[in-house]
Amino acid sequence: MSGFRRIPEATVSRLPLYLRSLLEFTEQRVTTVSSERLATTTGVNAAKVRKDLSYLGSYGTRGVGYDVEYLLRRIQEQLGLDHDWRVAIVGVGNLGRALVNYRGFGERRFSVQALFDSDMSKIGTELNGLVVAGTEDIEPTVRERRLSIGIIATPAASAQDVADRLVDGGVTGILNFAPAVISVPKQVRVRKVDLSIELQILAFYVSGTVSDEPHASR
Amino acid sequence: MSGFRRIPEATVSRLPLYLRSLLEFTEQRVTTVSSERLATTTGVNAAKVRKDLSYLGSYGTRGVGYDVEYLLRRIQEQLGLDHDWRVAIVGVGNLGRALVNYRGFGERRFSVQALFDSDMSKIGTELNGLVVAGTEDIEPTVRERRLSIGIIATPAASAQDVADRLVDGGVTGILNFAPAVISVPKQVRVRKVDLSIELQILAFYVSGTVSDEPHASR
DNA sequence: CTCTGTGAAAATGTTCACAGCG
DNA sequence: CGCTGTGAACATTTTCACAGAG
Repeated sequence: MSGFRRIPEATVSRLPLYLRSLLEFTEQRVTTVSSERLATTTGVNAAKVRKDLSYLGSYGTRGVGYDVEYLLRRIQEQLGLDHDWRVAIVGVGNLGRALVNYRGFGERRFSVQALFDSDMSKIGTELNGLVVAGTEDIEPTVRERRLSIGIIATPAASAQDVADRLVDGGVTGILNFAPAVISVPKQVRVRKVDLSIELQILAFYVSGTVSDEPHASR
Repeated sequence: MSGFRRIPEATVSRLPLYLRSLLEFTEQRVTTVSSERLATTTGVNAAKVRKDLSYLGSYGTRGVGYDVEYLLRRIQEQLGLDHDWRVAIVGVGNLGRALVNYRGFGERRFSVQALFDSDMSKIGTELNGLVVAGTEDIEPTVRERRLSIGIIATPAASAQDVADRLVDGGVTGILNFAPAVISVPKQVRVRKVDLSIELQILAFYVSGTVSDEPHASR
């Protein structure tokens, strides 16, 4: 079965997981993989793996499994990782600097092309071969250098202003690490990551002493 | 009124959002807040806010709203943030260092008490008043200092070894930033954060919204 | 005989809409 | 009145279980 299908959100959020495992299998020269195997390496259960992959089309072979190389290609395609993404990072404090140096981005197809900060003492300094510019340069730079994704790693107070500048410059996606809700035109996609929220959620489940959900055994 | 607390996962993951807004309202000396107001400050819709809060008990006043101070207390209680959490961070590379200095943790009740790394050149150095120890010290230190949460900010390859040591030392929760699936006894809770996965998910949605090619090279 | 693909059932999560409390 | 609390409708996601392709 093929054709265009709407891939459920829950499935989309797991595709990068499968992708990572498939890359590992490629390195290990594994050419074929079963849903069961993919399940153990990703921590997702096998039925879910099959259901997820079925949304991309019927790419498996019954009695055998999935062709690693082929499936890898299909997922990269779906995620839009068959071409590079030019990224701007705003805020080069602790987190911003970590992101600039994060190998995980470059390993995929994300290329950090510009850095911005409002702190005069940081403007003009060099990080990983990039000179930090002032936030007033965001809009023109994003436009001229055709950056399509902006990462906000500033304090909450400046997040909206930064988002506005990124949007004015023409980004179509924003990854927001600032603990603040930002509003953008609906054609711009925003994803939020909040490190302290994750810890708080963890605290809830750890407090709960008794748990029922099976996690993983060893 | 609530029976006994089986708070849905989806609700739990939004409690920290409400908490943050309530803290802001407290600072602004706002004493009462409606679900509508909480909705706009958190980006969650009002019906959902009410439903979520109803799982904690009927703490609102009809015709008025919620008492900020009181609701704040109840949510902190639920999240287990009415006492301090002693945290260990393993891996003081870019991300680890950012986490050590991250104000968002301390502002809540998370206190980073120990740092570990396997890199000899980092062991013995001081970061934020803490001396970095070797990973072989994880188990005894976690045990002696009664640390209950471990944050893994190492490369994927060492994540399982680190997790084992943390578990042996007695942590009950792990926040894993390494791009790897780790397995732990079921009484230990794990949450995963993967920065590059978030960017990939964003890429999917941004790819979908193209009218013409997104700003991307090649 | 193995492992995918998928309907159908079950579980979870979201939204609606309004009764009823303050 | 205004705004919460909540059943009930709706939507999405997960899990089950097995037909059928290779």
